[in-house]
Amino acid sequence: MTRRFETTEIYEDLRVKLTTAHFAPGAKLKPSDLEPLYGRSVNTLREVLFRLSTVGLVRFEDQRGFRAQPSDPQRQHDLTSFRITLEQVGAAQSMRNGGLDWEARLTAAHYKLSHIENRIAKSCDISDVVVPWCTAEWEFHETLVSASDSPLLRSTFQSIYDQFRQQLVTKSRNYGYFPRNVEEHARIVECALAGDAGALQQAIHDHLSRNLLGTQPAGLSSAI
Amino acid sequence: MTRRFETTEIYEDLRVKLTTAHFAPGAKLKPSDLEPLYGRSVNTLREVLFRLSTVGLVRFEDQRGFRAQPSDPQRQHDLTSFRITLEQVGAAQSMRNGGLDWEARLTAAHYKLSHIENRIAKSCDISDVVVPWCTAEWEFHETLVSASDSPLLRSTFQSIYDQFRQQLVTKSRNYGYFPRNVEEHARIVECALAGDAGALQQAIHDHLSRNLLGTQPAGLSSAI
DNA sequence: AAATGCAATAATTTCAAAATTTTTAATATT
DNA sequence: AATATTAAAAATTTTGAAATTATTGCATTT
Repeated sequence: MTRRFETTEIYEDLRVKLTTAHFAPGAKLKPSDLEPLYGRSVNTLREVLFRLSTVGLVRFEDQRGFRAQPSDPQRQHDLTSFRITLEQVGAAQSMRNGGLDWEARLTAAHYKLSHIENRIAKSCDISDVVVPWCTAEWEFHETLVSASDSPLLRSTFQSIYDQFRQQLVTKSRNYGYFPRNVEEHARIVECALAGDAGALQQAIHDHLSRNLLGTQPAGLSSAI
Repeated sequence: MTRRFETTEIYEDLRVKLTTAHFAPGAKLKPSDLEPLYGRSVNTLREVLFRLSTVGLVRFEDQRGFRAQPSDPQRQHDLTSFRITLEQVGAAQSMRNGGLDWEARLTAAHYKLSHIENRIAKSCDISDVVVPWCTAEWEFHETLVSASDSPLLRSTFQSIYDQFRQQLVTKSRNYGYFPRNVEEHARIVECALAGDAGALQQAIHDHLSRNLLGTQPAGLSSAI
């Protein structure tokens, strides 16, 4: 017999599943299917799904219920473009406001991320460290914008980052890992610590631009 | 006996009320209080409130329910700052992408808005035209960013604009109307039609900066 | 007067079932 | 084989009540 999950546990479990390709893009999320898994009624599950829709991980339509967000090149372009905008603004504000503390936190976050990414580079296999890598990736980018004095920008950035990752994290795409990440992350930190605003903007753009439409050379994909 | 409203009607009615100071900032939104008004059960009303929380007009807390967003100087600063960012980026993208069609639509929107604002200036009384003025104000700013190719940026802008207006629209603040609006809106259009990106960014900033902390001269308030 | 404890009340969350709407499958017709 | 119709099944939404949790008010103690 299924145990009963608390609604906060259900939320977190679904959030993780929605950002790790557990559901196919556009998949129906039927409360009646989730009921046996979580031991709660369809109404309670609807409420959880509504909460997930507040951060954009789920799409709701009147009389048709809930779906995982669809995945298509236009949406990915849009998410990438908007993420670049938010990250550039947040990083610029952080660089102005953050001081030594921010630089230290960014250095630490990058140290952790690069350690994992170098290990991946050596073993040529991400599957054993997907979860710590995803965590370190988020922490790095989150720290980059953390000294922005705009809570709204930071929370919107988190939502867009999650949706971006939701698009990218599939087995067929090596979970969004890409060998050039190592040098691109290093470049971002270099520019940030040098206080070079223009170069930082460019480094952020260069890091993400492979996910924009119209920029990929023929024959290349996001992950090999 | 109260008639029963459709959930979409309830959503729209509450959305309008939340952006026209019908509820005090931070006011509890108890489904049991709304039940007699809309003739629906508390569960249905909870669902509507969750939908309103997806666009940031309502704040939800576990075990404590729903509230109108609070109002304080920091939050208003944050909303203003983020709105400036989104509007500047959206306007820049629109100027690049929009062509004559966009310029025509912006001109038309401005014509309508300035007509109403000039009438307000003459009568010195906004109360009779609050609703058409609010509509025209939204349409003007929405058109400004409408040729952005980022649906995410546009939908986020709408949400932030609504929350911004939610903060600003109070009787004590003349519904957010300010006499310099007339010239500031004109300036925005002038810069947009001139294709002057830098000046457009500045004009947008100048239009909204009175709502930022630390910029108001002593003794001045947002609305007189 | 202030602090504490606790019962009562209020509010929120969850439920199983009913009502409503959409989707699917079967059948008939062309 | 394709299309249209319709009934059945499936899915979603809504309900009123029960269960759970938070808040309030009152009594007692210091």
